Amino acid sequence: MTDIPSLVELDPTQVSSVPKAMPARLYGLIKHRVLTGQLKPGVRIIETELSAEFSVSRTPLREALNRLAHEGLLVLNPYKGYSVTPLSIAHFRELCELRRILEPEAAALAAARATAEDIASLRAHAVLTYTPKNPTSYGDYLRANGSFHLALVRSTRNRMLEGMVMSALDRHQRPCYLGLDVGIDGETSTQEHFQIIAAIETRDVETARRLMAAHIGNAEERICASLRAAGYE
Amino acid sequence: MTDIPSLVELDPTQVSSVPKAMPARLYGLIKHRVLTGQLKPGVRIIETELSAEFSVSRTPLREALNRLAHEGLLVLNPYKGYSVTPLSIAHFRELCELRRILEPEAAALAAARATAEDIASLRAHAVLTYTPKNPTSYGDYLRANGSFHLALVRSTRNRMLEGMVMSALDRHQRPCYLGLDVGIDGETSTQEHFQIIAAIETRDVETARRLMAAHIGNAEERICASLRAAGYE
DNA sequence: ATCCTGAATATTGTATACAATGCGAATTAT
DNA sequence: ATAATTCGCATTGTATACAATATTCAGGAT
Repeated sequence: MTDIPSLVELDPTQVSSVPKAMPARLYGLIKHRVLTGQLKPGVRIIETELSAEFSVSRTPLREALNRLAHEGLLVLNPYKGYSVTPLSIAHFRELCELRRILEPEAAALAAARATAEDIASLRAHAVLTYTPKNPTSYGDYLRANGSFHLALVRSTRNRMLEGMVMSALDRHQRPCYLGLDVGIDGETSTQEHFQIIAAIETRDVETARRLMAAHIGNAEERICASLRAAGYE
Repeated sequence: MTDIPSLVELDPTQVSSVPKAMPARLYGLIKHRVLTGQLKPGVRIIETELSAEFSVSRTPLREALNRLAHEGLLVLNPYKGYSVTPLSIAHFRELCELRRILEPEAAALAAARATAEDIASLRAHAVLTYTPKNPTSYGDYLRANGSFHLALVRSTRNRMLEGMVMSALDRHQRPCYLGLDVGIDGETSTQEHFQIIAAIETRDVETARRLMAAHIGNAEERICASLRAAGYE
């Protein structure tokens, strides 16, 4: 698809790779707010407010909102405007089912195709550190996790698959920010990442597929539990 | 994702379900032209031409173009405008790989979840007729085929998966129109469809998955051959 | 003749103005 | 007092005007 900023590149405090095209920049800024929960599910978007805040006209802003809607982060009601897509456990499970379709197969393809550079990149992004008391640490954790999964799908050399996984990862991130009490366990996830890398390195297609499915399933259950605890249904 | 017209609903000559929102209508009209090859790969889109032809301003038109670009049917170069996404056999194979990831799993889920109504709907869309001399027959064939695959993914009850398969099916359709000499065999495809339905009906998850993968693979080889014959690489 | 240069033109990107629709508050009738 | 209705305002949808950038073609230098 059209190259879209995702995950790592999304923190607006990080100056890295700010798109020069205005709609793309606005897209990234607003996407960040939606994913981090700064713009909460169900909230209506007033175009003039945002356009004033960013000092642009509604024209490029609407282009950005349009893309976000197409990606499923916003919904558009005719003559009522955009609002942040509501979040439910059912929708989250749907999303996880999608990831369990895409990413295990991506892992299998990676096991067949990954180069030495790819595997090095995977290692570089596999470690997840999380220090409970630090508030920024949680965001770092999520971004690092996204980077690993993104590096993995990149090594499949299928850009369309890459785009779909990216989109799914982004939407997966939002519940993590909202259901704050997720029992994060960096140790376990890191271990699972390295097991997947090992399978890819030994070209063990079947094991890579199986491990990735389990990895996603584990996260799903943890996150759903914390969403329930946070009152979502 | 946001509900998007696809395949069956796309023929502008059929009055059925014309969206009242202008951008959505334009989206459908232009998409139809791209998919049918009326707008050929690589050609540049001049906004004023289209806006004049449809008697609308550039504003809603650009919104439609924006969506098409996000979906991968158009590409946008800054200050150079939109153009129809080029087509290559490599890209088509990438797309087929994506379908072979999504749809066999969709068939497996359908085997687990399809209701009696779902299966009836599958049967209603399974038959593909093709009378070689009739030019409109080919479009009908393609739409009918899309309807079957769409009905199948709908019975998974996963809207996100449905959206992705829909997008993949649409893009799959374009090469079919361009590489015209595709050795269409309605008989064989129809038979394969009914075999898949049988597997779903008997809840044979594994067979449904396998048959769908083979079904997509068969189409891939036929179409790639005819693309090569048409000079694409 | 060819290649470079540059002005004129065409096209996209953005801002603003206007039209259409939805929402709410005030007002009136019961 | 309450409910319904209408008027006014807020917001989105569309059209147009303007700015920024690219493309093209003419003209001249080598």
